[in-house]
Amino acid sequence: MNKSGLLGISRKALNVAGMRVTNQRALLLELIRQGKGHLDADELYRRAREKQPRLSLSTVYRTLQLLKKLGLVEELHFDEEHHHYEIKPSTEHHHLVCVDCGRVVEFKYPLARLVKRNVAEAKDFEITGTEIRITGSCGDCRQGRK
Amino acid sequence: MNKSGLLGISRKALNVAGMRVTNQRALLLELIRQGKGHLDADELYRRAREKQPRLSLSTVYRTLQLLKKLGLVEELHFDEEHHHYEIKPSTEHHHLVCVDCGRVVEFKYPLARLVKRNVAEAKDFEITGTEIRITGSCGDCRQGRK
DNA sequence: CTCAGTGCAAAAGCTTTGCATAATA
DNA sequence: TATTATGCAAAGCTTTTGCACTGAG
Repeated sequence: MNKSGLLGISRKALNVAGMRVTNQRALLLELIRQGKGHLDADELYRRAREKQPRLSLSTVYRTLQLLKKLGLVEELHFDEEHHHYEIKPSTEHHHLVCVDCGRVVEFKYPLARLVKRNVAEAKDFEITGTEIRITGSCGDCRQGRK
Repeated sequence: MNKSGLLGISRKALNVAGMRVTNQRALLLELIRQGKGHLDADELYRRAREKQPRLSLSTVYRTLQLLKKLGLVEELHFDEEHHHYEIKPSTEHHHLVCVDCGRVVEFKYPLARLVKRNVAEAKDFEITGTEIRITGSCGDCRQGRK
């Protein structure tokens, strides 16, 4: 197994954060990275069990909380029910969510930076995260028939 | 009771939407309006029962879904757990959420319109809602001590 | 009079927690 | 070896759903 290969980067990230490096955490971090923001806790759990069948859902949740707190992953709110997670992205992008089919379209737009500068200053606010969430209907759903 | 007074506006809104005007719906709409975006389902339920003790939580949820679908109210995501609701505002504003004290600061910024024009067109997306959610620490919390 | 809307109770998620066991540093 | 993290199972919340009854149109 390529434990020291694929998981190397994640292990380093965990060490830097000063937390114990368990196989579960390394795997989860790696999966989140691969998932590119389209994983919720359950999907993450399912994928993780392919590699580590004994890994528990509790561990998934506990790990997500920890990584969130450490600022390594970001929690997104695509739909009302599930949270999705992604490695904190360096390139700013946001999401269009179709309320009919649930499809999520990413788009890049240098918006957050702008808001950060203007609003944060005016309100004496130190920004740690920006999420722009736009909902509506995608072309397919509008045409298909609602 | 000032049913035809205070609730007049809400009743009209319901009629326009072509749905049956029940006392429950009129009351909930009115409360959401008064709540100014700081009500979650449970708080709404509690307040509603002060006026209509027999009103059920199911009705609150069903009504919120309906009003959302009709575009009369908007669902906000201040924290991870609860959704908050507000009458769809005509003037575009968004929220700064302090992760330490939970304070919510509103700010106006003509951003959504910009995004709508640029992104929506490019992606063939019909926008119904835009939410910008910025998290961070407010001045008080940063100074006070974390 | 009809059918949409409601209340109630039960079910269905998703997420958290307690405790004994296993694994890291 | 001393803790910290994990797994399992159970509990906790929020939200949804089925069904018979009520009330708006």
